[in-house]
Amino acid sequence: MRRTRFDRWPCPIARTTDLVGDWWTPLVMREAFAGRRRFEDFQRALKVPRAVLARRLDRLVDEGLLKKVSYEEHPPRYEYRLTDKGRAFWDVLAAMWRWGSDWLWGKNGPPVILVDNETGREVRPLVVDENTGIRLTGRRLHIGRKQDVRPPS
Amino acid sequence: MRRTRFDRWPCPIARTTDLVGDWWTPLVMREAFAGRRRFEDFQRALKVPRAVLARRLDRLVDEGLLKKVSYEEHPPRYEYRLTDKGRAFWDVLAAMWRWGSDWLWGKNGPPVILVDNETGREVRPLVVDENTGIRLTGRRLHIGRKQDVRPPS
DNA sequence: CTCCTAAGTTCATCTACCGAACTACATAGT
DNA sequence: ACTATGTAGTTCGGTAGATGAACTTAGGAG
Repeated sequence: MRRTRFDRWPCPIARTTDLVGDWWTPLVMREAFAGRRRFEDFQRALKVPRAVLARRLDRLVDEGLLKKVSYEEHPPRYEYRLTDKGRAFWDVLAAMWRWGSDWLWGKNGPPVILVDNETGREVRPLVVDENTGIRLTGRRLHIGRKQDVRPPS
Repeated sequence: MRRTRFDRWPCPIARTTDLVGDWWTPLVMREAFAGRRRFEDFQRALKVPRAVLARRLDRLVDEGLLKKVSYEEHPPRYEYRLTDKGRAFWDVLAAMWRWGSDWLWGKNGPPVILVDNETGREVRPLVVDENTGIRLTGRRLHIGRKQDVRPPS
């Protein structure tokens, strides 16, 4: 039996889970943000089984997070580059980064941090409400049907 | 062969992937935030295979995102409640929500939205830098070793 | 002619997910 | 006493997907 698919469920978390729930996929995206583009780069960096990597890259291209770009004619070779949709996915990785840093390490935290290229300072991702700038908490929120909510101002 | 584990990798994204990469797990957490506490509640809401749900709940308890609380003595019954660590995980789901809403639907967006319990308004999660309040983008960042970065101010 | 790189594919093995059925324990009804 | 219902799982046969290793295809370098 096929693993239950969430990609047509009417919930953004479910559909996103269908992607990040594929083993290795968030790490492939992490490597894409780290500048990797070629099959062998991804494979060497992650030690991911080659068959799995091929399937993940294919899917990420299908879903539009990566695009396949030719970089050589003879023999034909392609590399994988982030699209706008793929770059937007950074937010999800950043939230995972922050939560993992805060909760999956001992008191010293992880040995790596996110650094701003321009200022050289550490960056700490935080999830806020776009309108109010206030930090989100699950307790203050619920999931509602769109038509039940009054439009913003 | 066991599926490659990421939970000891020295990267917060990898360790978090080890959790969210378990099929169904983000949806179980979504339901926890929606107020579900009991096995049957989760099972009915998600239609998840019971054996899988049992394993996911066990793992989430092991990892400290949920805690098992007795609510009845005869017969012994337990419910699953969010811990602080579990509540903090909301940020990850919120980022998934936002990206899924923005990129996995047609022009009308998903039929559901996040609503603030107090104001009744829609909430749109956004990932920013905690220090500067500026929206994050993957392009401006890199991953660095902690000791290479000058401390903040 | 042999070795090397790149980007995969193929293969056998094993894990984990699938739906359905079953168990265990208590209560309520007839 | 027997049956039905509710809750929280466990067990089971079948199958999709992950794993590591070897293989393929195409070209370039020594």
